[in-house]
Amino acid sequence: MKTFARASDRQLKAILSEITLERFERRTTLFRQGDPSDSLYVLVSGVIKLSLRTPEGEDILVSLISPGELFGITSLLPGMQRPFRSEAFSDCWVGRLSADTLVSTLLGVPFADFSALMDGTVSRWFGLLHRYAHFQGLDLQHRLAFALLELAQKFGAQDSRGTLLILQLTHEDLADLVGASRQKVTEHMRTLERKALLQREGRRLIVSTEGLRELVQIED
Amino acid sequence: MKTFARASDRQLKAILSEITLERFERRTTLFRQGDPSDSLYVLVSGVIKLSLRTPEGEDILVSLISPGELFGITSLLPGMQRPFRSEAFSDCWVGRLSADTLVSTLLGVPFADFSALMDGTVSRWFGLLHRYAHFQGLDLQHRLAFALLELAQKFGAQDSRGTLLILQLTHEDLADLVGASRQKVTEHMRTLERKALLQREGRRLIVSTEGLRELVQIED
DNA sequence: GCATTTATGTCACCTAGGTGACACATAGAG
DNA sequence: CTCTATGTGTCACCTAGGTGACATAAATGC
Repeated sequence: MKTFARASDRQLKAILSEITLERFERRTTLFRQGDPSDSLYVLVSGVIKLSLRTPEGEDILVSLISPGELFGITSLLPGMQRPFRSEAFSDCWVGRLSADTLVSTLLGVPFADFSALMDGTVSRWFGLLHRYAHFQGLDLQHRLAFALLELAQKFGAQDSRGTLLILQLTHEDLADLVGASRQKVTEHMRTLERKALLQREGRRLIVSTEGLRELVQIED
Repeated sequence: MKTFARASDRQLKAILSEITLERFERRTTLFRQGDPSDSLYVLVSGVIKLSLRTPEGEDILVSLISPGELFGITSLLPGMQRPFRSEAFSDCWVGRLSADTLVSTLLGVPFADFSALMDGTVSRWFGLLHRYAHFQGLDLQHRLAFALLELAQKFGAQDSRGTLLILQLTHEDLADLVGASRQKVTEHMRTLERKALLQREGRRLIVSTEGLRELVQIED
């Protein structure tokens, strides 16, 4: 396990002493989406399944974990909730420890410092991963709505008529972003306009975040 | 910028002195897919686009970066190549620094130690992100092939007839993994069988990694 | 061993969305 | 101010893949 490749014997011993072993029968769940991300897990034997339940009731299998892997990694980020559900895909032995112990033992650095650094760098990737996973099995209309909300949050300026995107996006760009063809994006943008969730000022967009959020059912 | 929220004045000064400012005109590229990931970037002004070019020639827009964000984060992982292409979406000012400087200044820890820890934890998420991004605009056949290759790598055991998956996967599981319906997965699995890229022994799968890799054109 | 789940295989049908092909609008460049 | 690029709007058409509805086969419990 390369995580520990550079660890000294003393460090390893310290970490091992903090790990508590637990048994999970096939199909039992270790944690649910939305739980607080307090601890970090090491899979000792068996297979763990990470998945996501969409509001529509679809199941998305994000990843299968094999023995030796660390998982529940969001515990390394400050104040995160578990983005995925984790359940035993087969009977498992799992080690659990606090992210704090791991980091402070391995690096000798306060967890909060480490965590802050992670937050500014890696956490954005989680967002992306989450988005892509969510996109699975959403139709274009909803993917577009999500994308616009995301853009509004990142590049939006408040305006009397809604949130103004300070960004010259072509429909082609949007198409590349949501994985669709340019033509269909055009069509859906028009229907969003007709629904008054969106207006245009030249080539700038003004979106109604409330409206979009409603369209998407605040599922986020 | 929360990355630096906990940094002392002295640390900030040290980091700032190591940052080199660069100007990028709209549409110029900062780095390409496959380049070595040596440095880390901070966007000062403008917008940066991260994208992925599929072998089929499609463009996938992975993310748009707004001012204040750090990007080129793979430089925090050991020996990674850039997974995405980065180009200026508008005229930009960008700060560049070495990941090593940032980490050792902010945490006071050897970069290699930090990097090793990241490797065992966070790097897997990159893999997932990469997979999902790639999946955009692949048809089911190819998504399945990719998924099987991934599984073979993680859960495969060498066998005289190919790589044996030590995993009881139902078609439903595969469907959840590749974002498709159970029925279509069944159909495509049969055609893979017919193409001899796949055989079954009861409910266990034996895949031909060479065959699948060829189907997918070693694009990986 | 039989009965009940749970998985697989295969249909026929339907729809979201891809594709090509235009006409029109707009915006920079000269 | 005009010419050319690049973006937008809208068609008609086609196909991958979703859905429901079965039949069969394999596990699992009792």
